[in-house]
Amino acid sequence: MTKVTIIDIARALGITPSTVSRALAGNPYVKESTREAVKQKAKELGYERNVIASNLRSGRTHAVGIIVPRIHRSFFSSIISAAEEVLDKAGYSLIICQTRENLQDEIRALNTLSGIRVGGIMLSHAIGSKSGKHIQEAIHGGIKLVQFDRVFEGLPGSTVTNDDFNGAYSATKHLIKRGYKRIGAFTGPLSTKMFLNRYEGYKKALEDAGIPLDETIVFKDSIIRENGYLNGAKALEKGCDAIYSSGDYSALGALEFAKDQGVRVPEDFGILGTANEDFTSLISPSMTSIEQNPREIGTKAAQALLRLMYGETAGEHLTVETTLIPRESTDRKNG
Amino acid sequence: MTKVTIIDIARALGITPSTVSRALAGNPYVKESTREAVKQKAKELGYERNVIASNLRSGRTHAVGIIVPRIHRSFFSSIISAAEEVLDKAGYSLIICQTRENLQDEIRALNTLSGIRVGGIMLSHAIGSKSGKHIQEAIHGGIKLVQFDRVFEGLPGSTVTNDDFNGAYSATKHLIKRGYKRIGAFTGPLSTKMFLNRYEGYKKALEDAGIPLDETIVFKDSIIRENGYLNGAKALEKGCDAIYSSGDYSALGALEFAKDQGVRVPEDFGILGTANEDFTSLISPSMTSIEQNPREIGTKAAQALLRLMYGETAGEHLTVETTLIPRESTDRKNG
DNA sequence: TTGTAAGCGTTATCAT
DNA sequence: ATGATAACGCTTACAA
Repeated sequence: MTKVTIIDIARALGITPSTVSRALAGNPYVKESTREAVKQKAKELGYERNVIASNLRSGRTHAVGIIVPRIHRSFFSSIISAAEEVLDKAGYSLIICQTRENLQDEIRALNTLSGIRVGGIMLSHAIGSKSGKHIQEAIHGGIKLVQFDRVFEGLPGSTVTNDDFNGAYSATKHLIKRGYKRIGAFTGPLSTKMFLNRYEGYKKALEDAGIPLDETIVFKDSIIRENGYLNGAKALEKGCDAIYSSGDYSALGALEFAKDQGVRVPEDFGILGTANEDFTSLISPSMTSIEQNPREIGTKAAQALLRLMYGETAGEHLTVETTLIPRESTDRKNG
Repeated sequence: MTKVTIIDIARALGITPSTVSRALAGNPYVKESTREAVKQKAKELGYERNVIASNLRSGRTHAVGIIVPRIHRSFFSSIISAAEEVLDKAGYSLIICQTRENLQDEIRALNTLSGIRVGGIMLSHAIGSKSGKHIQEAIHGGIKLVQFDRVFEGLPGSTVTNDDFNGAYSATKHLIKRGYKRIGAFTGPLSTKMFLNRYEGYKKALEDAGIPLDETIVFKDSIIRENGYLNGAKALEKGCDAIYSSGDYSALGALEFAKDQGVRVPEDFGILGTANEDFTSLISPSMTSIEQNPREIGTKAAQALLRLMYGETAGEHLTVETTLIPRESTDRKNG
């Protein structure tokens, strides 16, 4: 408990607390000499503004919250990291909460943040939560909302998402250009909008290249490593010479199956993943992947939130482009 | 701004705000029927306690801070994740700050948190900061401190660190058991206490096995991938048949050199890293590594901080054991 | 340009 | 078991 208050400074200088408050807050109606004296004395006494009292009085708070499924997933931690940098510069501190993909924890986090009276919340919802009703309920009271990555429609505020359609489109086009003829897909569950958008991009790329869609080589299970291994087997059996995968881990599974079977990658089988996880550049052959640019998502989300809080917008829908990172797993000459 | 206050509840019930406050705070001197009525009415009106006002009056705050070099490094994000779970259960929210390995940012983070009047701070300092003086200065005023991973001596509060000596000792012993005879080391710069402790563990294991230390195969550069590649070359040239590395990326560099030269791993050259990064299990051959158990570090740090804040201790020094994860890169029979 | 004074919503300390 | 009242430290009309 630093005991120094503006009253102490005022007393030491023979002026009133209001003047001290104004001087410190940068109010222009303060004589320069007074401001100097106040700042000088504040430093001398080791004064630190009591943010709590300040917040209570002004009704504003300089904290915002971010809610993510899991902090330690690199996609989310990169988003947090970038958002923190933006907010820090704007004088806001960032409170993080994780839901562990759990609706109850998500509701609890929303209530906690709303209780702290944060100015805004950035949220990527848990897979377990099916509609945005609980969010709607929790963010009454002027708290601004920015949804990113996984978003519900029909909620107030702004959204920031990847351009998933184009990402999948250019990925599939990349495979076609490299000469692959029969390209299967690991799409992930299409009940999630994001996965659906990617699937649409995949289909459009095939269509534009005059390749008919074959639903028997589209695998819609969860994009985990094990499913990649199993579906990689099925895809090869069905004559695929390449896979577009909506995740890196499922792509890895397919790669492992190919290696186990002595199928040559990229010569006989091309593999392309999504997320550009660290390991994609470290394994052999290294894996072509779609970079989602999470830092840009974090930056844009934070900036969008500041704009909402400053009243500069009522809501905007931003997208972040993806970037194709070509590596060895699709590196064969047109043919 | 939820406009409902305890005054509204009091008025609606014909009692005073003090009673409402007590009822809600769980004060035992409140008739059960009154408490019920208050809770009922609070829910009915959609009351939410104003944490800011509560903090101001009580002088306590239910937030703590954590300062790390980089949020998106999986070691740190796992620590944060685990700490958040502990604190959340105890009713505290966690404010994160990152220093980007930068002393100025570290000082700024300390000031921000101290300004918010957090109850405590968990800190792993930036490499750029050489002494703990700036920390000492910033955390006056009863703010509790827990240092983890990278710690300064001579500061108040508690510390949580890995048992680096034993980790390196058992790693080196593992290599010896597997029959490797001439084991080089990538130690990292010994000015950092952590690296020094590991080096000591390495030396002790050699000593216990009767193997003389050969300083010409101890490489003390920064443990990055490039140095691993270069020093891997030197180590092989000097007749090493194994490497103990204080980092996974430098170990990876050595592995890449070996593969490039057609040196067989693990048959002719054993490689062991530290940190158990994700990629170690995904590359081929998979890499033996020392798991540092970051989630346990985070859990212990948060618990230690709570104990400090509750006044249950004045400071403690906790260690977290490391775990050897044997994989293919050292998997040869005693020979 | 500075002072005065009234709170922000809660909780602690009396008293009843 | 409850009420009355002051106070936490700051900001902000309004007055001077």
